Amino acid sequence: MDDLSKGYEIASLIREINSKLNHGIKNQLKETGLTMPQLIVVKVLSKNKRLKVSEISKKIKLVNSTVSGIIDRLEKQDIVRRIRSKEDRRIVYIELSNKGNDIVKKYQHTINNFFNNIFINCSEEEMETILKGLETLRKHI
Amino acid sequence: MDDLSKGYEIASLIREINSKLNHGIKNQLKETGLTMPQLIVVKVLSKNKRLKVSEISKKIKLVNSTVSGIIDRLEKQDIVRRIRSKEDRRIVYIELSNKGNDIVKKYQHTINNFFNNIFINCSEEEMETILKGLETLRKHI
DNA sequence: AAAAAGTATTTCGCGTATGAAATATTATTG
DNA sequence: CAATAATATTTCATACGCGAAATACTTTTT
Repeated sequence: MDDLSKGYEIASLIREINSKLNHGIKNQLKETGLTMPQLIVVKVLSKNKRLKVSEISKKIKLVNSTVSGIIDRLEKQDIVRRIRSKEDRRIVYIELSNKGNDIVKKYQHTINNFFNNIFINCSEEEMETILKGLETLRKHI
Repeated sequence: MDDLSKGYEIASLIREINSKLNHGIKNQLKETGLTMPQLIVVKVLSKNKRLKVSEISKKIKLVNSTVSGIIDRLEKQDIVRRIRSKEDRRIVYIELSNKGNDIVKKYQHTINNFFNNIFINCSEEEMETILKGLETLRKHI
């Protein structure tokens, strides 16, 4: 690892792990035909029926403009719908389309267990260590 | 955090931390005028004088095409130079320009301690825990 | 030495990701 | 109630990040 510092090592690892998370854990993602962020949005929609763009942003910790783009691509695939609120026409609700619901049903197991599968070989103790470490990390950033 | 799983929590934290890392620890990055990946490339160049694109890719764990893009943007700012090897004209060497060297000199401290500064409040023990956790994580992905 | 195989880099298409500006609408306030 | 402020979302410009295809060479085979 050259002569580089621990700080650098940590940052590198985060980058590397994140990249692997986004660019798919091999086949699992491919079978759903969704990317990771798309799957995450579908996942939260499957539990909430109907959400504002800003609610999705908050839940998945991305800014509105990013989420708007993800919704664009999901809408293009006919997986979600945009619905203008009638009470306040500034608000846009997002909900799963029929096709979206079918996907959720078909890949229910994959979607629900996706992240757990990644860590299936981790012991409970390892998970706790990782989590604690990451939370410490977040606090310092 | 809703009713979500530990796996999901870990993945979310990684995404969140990575995003904060890339999008800059506020002012530190801004003063250099570089983005995080650009700073990382400048950093390795400052220690190696002259590197092939593929060597940079390996060192910073990004694929060639990504590095090529980063080099494009550094070159546009006149911070690095591309130099075709005379022995083997397929090879492109990258080196810092005068301006690049000036930046390294001027922000030496920032560049060298950038990552350590992030974790300045972490104890040695915390650092080890984080590192061990991340390495475990990487193995499972 | 011409064809084929291999190597190094760039280009391309796609999908994030952000912040700032633009748009559209609703609420406030002078 | 008209000007202004506030809110919700989208659009825009910029920069990653990847894999696949293209390009440009070099080495190996035949």
